[in-house]
Amino acid sequence: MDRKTSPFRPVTVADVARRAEVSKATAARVLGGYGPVSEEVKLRVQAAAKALDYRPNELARSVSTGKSGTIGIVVGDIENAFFGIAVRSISDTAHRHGFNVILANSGEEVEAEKAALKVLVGKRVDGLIVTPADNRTIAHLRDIVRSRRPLVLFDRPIEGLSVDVVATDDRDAAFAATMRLIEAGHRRLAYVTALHAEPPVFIGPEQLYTSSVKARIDGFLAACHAAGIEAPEQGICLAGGAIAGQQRASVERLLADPEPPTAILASDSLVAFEIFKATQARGLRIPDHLSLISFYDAEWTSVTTPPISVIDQPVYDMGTRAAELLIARINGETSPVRQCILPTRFIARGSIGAPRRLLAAI
Amino acid sequence: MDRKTSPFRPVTVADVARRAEVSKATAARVLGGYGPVSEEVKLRVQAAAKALDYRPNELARSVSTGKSGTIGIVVGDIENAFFGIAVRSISDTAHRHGFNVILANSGEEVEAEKAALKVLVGKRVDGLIVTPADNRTIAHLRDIVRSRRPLVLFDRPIEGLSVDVVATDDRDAAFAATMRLIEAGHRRLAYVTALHAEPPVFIGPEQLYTSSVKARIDGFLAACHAAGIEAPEQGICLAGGAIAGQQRASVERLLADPEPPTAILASDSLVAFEIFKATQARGLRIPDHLSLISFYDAEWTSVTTPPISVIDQPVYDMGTRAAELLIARINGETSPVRQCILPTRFIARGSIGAPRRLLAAI
DNA sequence: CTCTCAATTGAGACCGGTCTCACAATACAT
DNA sequence: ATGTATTGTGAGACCGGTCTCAATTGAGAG
Repeated sequence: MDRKTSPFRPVTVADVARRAEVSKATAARVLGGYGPVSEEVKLRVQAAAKALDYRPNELARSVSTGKSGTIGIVVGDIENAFFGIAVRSISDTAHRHGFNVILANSGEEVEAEKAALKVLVGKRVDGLIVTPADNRTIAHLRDIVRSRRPLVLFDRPIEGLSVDVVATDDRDAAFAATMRLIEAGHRRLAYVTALHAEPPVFIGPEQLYTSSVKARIDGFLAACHAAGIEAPEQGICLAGGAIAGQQRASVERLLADPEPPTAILASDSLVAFEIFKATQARGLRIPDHLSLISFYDAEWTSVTTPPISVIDQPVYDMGTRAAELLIARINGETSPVRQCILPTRFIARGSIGAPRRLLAAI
Repeated sequence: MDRKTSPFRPVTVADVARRAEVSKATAARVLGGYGPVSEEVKLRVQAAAKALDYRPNELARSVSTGKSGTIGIVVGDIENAFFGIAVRSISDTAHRHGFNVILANSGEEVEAEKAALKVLVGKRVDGLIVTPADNRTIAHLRDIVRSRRPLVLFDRPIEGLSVDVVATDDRDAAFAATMRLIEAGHRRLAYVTALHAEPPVFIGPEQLYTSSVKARIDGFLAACHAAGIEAPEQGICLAGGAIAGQQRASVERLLADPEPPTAILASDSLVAFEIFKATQARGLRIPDHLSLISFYDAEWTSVTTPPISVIDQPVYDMGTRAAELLIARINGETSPVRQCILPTRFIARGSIGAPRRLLAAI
């Protein structure tokens, strides 16, 4: 510890106190802005602080106050525009309330999520906003709740975990979107999601380890059943994670089927992007050969030909709400657990048409 | 300070020590993994730590070691995919080296940048990666350098500030792209950038407060001059920041000109996006009525009709390099200041054609 | 059977802040 | 003039870690 001898040793309250010829306690009162101080001494200390270019050590402050003024965010993938905006929104709101943000990426891996949580708790964040990667392993989240550290789940509720949530009405949205496809005449529908399964085949809902995915597939299947479509489960495609090429391969396989779907509902904009590119590569025209709806109003969906119909999620609002909820808890609010489910909005664009066979029959 | 009485008081080394029946110093040695400890005591302490669910307080650790294991990032706008990926890449690399990341958004405002820097320095980050918003006011960056805290500028070098930089060959890229437009026969070119100016008219390079913007405009003008184009400065459009509608209005004004440009080079994908949408709204066809090249290979540019030619910037690599450079400095590397200029790659797509009048003449 | 040395261990200072408490100085009431 | 608040200040404990240093122990050497 040669910090004392270094010429670049940061200035401390003690240094300022010495220069202002007051006690450390008094200098701390001025610089920390808490105790009563006379105007004259205040000015003297401030002058000394300025002269020495004093910068408070927030860490030391945090360890003695027990609050860090920081909130931790754990998202699945910052590269995904959905999370990008969420982070932006959370961080805007946090700053507005005087908090900072530490960001961690789980890459949708539970182990990474656990590690990230550990670090954030170690850094004594005042609260956490998490997009849980897997609702089957949540012991680490339970620990957070048990330790009374405020936690808000983002986008993905977890049944049986009593904690604040901000999400969207995934089931309803998927149901309504599927209905639109059915109303357009489609009977061979597919739902493509980024979930990983080995083998990549849908067996049953117990496989769906992300709650939002489950809710959406629920909605999709419910709509199919309501329309009397047989075995809609066969249209569910678990296209795998963001690992290079995995999704693309799944999508290509789907479209290469001798009896390919005539309409697809995509679980997120990345999957939809793969689908769109695959249709282009195969020379398929939307909506003539394939109708497409995607979750999330990504930038690109509005500029393709035709533009893609989407289920718009109010991400920015979601982030703001999550941050506000969290900060309220940090500030001591003790109301019962809240589920904040925001409505989605369907944006109809040119990507929905009648299935080809139907067109031919007319 | 009623922390001691609370039943949720976090477990400390002292608690663990008491339970393991050793001194605080010994427990700390085991938990911190530094001093020599006998195997037997080690196991006892570890068992006690586990039983109590001990979680080290990284803040306390940081204040006594003087290192926080954290690097700070200040970007202009996380919502921008360019920065999104940069953040992702930096954070990946940081984690790989055992560092965490605190994120701050400047919104391209110097004041916010200053504030963010202040907070990050307060939190004693071990190093900083910054995308400076304005190269005219850099006193706060100078302070960082002076205090010997490692700093890497990202994407935007600043002349006269002796500090590590990771950026791209903006001038060359802009020159080459402009040349392509000129070679296609264009003589009325525009360069549209997100810079804000009041009034929004290009007067001279001293106005260009972001170095990358300056370099690109330099390149653009140099190519125009080389081709003997007169008064190319008139084609420079300072379209303003991300404030709602500002860019859109500027772009619409540009296209509504009685003698509109026949080719545009866009400074980033957001501006290009506005331009693309504006052409669609006006019924202009690319590349027949307008040729378009954009900086940055944003997702959407590959799926439009036609797809947009872009200057691809190796963002992920840039982020990785910046993080590695920074971490090397944090670990004590003292080599002279490095400028890491990465090459861009031109991706030719269908958005470049001959100007219309030329076509008509054939 | 001492002596030296290395390996462990504990006591306590320290990091840079906050915060409690006792005390001095002044203001006001009696 | 005396007693009582009120205000400002300093001394020093504390937060939860790290780290220095001296003390204790046992093994091997002479």
